[in-house]
Amino acid sequence: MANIKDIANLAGVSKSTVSRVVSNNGFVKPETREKIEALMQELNYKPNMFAKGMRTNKSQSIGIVFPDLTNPFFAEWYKVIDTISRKNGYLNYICISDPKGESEESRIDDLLARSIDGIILFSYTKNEKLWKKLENISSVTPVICCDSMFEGYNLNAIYADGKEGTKKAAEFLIRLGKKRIAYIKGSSDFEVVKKRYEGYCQALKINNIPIEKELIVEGEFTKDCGKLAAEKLMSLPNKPDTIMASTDFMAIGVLEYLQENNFNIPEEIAVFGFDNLQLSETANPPLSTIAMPLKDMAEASITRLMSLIENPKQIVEQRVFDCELKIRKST
Amino acid sequence: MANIKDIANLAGVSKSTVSRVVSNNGFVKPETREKIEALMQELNYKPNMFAKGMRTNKSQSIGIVFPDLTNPFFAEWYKVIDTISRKNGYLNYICISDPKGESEESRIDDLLARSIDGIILFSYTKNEKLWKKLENISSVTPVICCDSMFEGYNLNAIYADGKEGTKKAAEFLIRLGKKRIAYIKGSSDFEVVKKRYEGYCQALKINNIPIEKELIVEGEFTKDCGKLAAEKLMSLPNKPDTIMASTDFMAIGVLEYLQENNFNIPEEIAVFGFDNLQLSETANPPLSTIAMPLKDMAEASITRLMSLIENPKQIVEQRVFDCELKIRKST
DNA sequence: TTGCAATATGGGAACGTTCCCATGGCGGTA
DNA sequence: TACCGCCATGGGAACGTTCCCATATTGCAA
Repeated sequence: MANIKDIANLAGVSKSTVSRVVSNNGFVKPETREKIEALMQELNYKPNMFAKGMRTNKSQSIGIVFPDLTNPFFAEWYKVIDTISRKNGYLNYICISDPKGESEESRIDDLLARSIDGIILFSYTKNEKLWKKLENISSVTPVICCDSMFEGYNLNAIYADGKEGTKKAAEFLIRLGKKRIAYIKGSSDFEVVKKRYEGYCQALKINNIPIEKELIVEGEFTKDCGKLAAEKLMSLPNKPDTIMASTDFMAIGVLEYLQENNFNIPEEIAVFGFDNLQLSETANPPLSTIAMPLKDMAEASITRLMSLIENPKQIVEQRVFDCELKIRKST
Repeated sequence: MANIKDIANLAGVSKSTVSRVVSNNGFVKPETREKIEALMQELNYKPNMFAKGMRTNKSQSIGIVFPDLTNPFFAEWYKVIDTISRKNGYLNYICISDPKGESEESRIDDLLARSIDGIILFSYTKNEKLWKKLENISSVTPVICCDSMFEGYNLNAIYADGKEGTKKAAEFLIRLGKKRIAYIKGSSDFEVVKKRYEGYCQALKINNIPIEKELIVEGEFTKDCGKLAAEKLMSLPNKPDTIMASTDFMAIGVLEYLQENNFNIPEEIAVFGFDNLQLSETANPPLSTIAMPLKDMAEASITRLMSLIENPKQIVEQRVFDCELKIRKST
């Protein structure tokens, strides 16, 4: 592999001059530059990242921590990151964090040990220790926290307004004439889904509909839990006419239960999800759901990170995006 | 950030001795080692990857090229890679290659410019130029080609026997009593799916069923194409009683068309996919499909790569895995 | 002509490791 | 006592960049 010195010798100049051409900074006579560029081409010169990093302390790499790439939501998000970061000459390390919170911290340590230039993190469970640590890290390596709010912490964050989205959905259902709207909450460890539930409550309150305890079920973010919850709700003496779930996965479980037990969707019982997974579109019947502006958010996350890498002295910013209702056959 | 020199000064030894402790090679008196390790702990010493890489030319990173992470197949595969590579102290760069073949090459160049220690590649279209290049790369950086056979090339590959799998599925259908089995081929640029089609042909031939041209449709790997193909097949004067598709995505399109037009599945028309996507399980009705041993293959890919990084002088190996039928409600 | 700014180039230290080589102490054996 | 081998440590070059500083050359105005 050719290095700067080789090029310099062949071009009859010093390595300083070649370096000036490579990093495109400082004065070089046009003819000299051309000669050097031709040689670099010919020898297929690629700057050595180790040496470069050693001097500049920059790796041209960023690190991303996802809880679960299997969920197309994250995969879609990454697709956007990949194209943009590539355009800027970056390559991305991807780490999968275990759902249990501790691993997130160690994955971040792994990344920092590589001197990555920035971090994009998806973390959903409340973890004050981690957040504090992130604040410290931020002062030397920019961090963007995605799809989760970090209230009270000095962290750059990007997330969707799930409260408002859920509220909109509930009001849509109320206007449709639905009277008994049930809600399947996720575990309250997850800040984002807690907010979604708040939106539900707010919509009912505004419309003078009492919040009935028996219509609120809590569970895990799985299809099976959705199924279980639906079973519970549909065996009530006074059945709901709508089931809202805090995620599409849960809602799909609900649909499955209802289909298996021959309920009439949406006349007898309507279903509403949250996430707009690809799965929701192919569900039976296609699921009405709440969509975040995934691409915009993803773009914002990586653009912001690039900008912070360029110019680290910027004030912390929390960007909130609006959700949109996707009305399909389940309502 | 503390470095070896700092530790050395504090411990009252030379940096050589500290280096011996860090890289755990060479003689160090137990007491000295302990003192140094304590200091490393205390100062939170992390070796500088740039400097290390500069000397050793190893980055402790591997590069992975996927065509599309949105497909849970790849995401699942990556999950396995991530856990195993992490256990071995590696971190993974992930690149998404555009479906059009040229970008794969440039993504590999991107990776090589970072001096990654190994590559795992998913590449489906025939590209002799790329394959030749991969052969060359292999002699210095190990490469594992996944989910695709590279016949006639000296490349480490790991893939499933889709021909045999499809043959098994077709024979299963024949034994069920199906007489007119249609097949939706993918573009023949894709070697793997070409093989699947061959399996279909073989099964029919063995059972003395003529291969009818009107029952073979070709198209893209999308849901919409599956829909279109189904429409075409079901408007034949002499309808098929089964539709096999070369991928689950296509088969799901088929299901959708059939549902929308009130065909009776599977009595009137059965459907068979390939891939065992999560989607296939939640489809309506749940899709019978052919599953590769995804986890085993993924594990094999990363384990082999690690082994080649350790010891590059191993003969090239092509590992073939058997498929398994997943019989669900669509047949 | 002189002087000064702008342009163009070279020399060499520094970044933090690894690894080869040198040196010294110690114990055992001849 | 002399020699050798083993353990323990230190010194310093090397890896390929960047970047500061020094020097050389040019162009132009005074």
